[in-house]
Amino acid sequence: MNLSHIGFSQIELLVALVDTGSFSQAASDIGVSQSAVSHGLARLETELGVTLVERGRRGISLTEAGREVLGHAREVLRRLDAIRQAAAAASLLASFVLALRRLFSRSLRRGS
Amino acid sequence: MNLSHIGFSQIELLVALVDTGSFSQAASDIGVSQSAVSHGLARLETELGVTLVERGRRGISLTEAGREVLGHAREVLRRLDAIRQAAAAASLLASFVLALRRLFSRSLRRGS
DNA sequence: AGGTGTTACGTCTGCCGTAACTATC
DNA sequence: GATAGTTACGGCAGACGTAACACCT
Repeated sequence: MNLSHIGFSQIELLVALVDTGSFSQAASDIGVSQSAVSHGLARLETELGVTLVERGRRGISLTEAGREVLGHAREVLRRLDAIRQAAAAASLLASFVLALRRLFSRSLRRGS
Repeated sequence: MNLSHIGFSQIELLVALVDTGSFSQAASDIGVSQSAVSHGLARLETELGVTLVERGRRGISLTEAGREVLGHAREVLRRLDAIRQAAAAASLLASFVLALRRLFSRSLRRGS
């Protein structure tokens, strides 16, 4: 109960919410129901103990806390992407090495 | 099935693993079983499609991919912390404002 | 009526602990 | 035998979808 059940999905959700300006748009952007967006944001706000998003008549707006959080949130997503890319690059490299090794040992078996 | 079931816990886990140098130490550091650490790292590696940690006789060591990922992982944790701190500060401020407002309206009711 | 977000409720996924197993010293 | 990691299995929390709700235009 103590530690963050904050998840990447909640961060993603917050960013999508701000970028699209509405719960339903954010929902279809991420590919979940708008109920999930509502749930997720509620969880995040409860977890942090602050309201992040002001639900207004014309769309939404960030609270002061929300504004502070958003920058960090974006950076988190960027880093997550960087991790995926680094991994993808490494995995690609690995398969090259493997392929080369196979070719090499085949020639060896044939006798140089 | 497509999107990241990468979680903050896995990131935290990877960092703890590198910092402590062993699965069991990382486990007690985070407060989970060493099985959970094994599970979590396995999930992360599967998800990314790369081996991150080389399990050796004397402790562990990072692969090249692992080294690249680690920096981003640390930054992610820093940002997560920053988010929590920003939220905590905002929440503290909010309760101050509330307390002041209560005091103020009490004096009003008393008449000036 | 048509759009918004919230909420109640049920389902189902997937995380993690226990414990048994393998391996290394 | 002890220490370190993996794996099979099962339970349980919690995330999310459906649907009914309230609100605003």
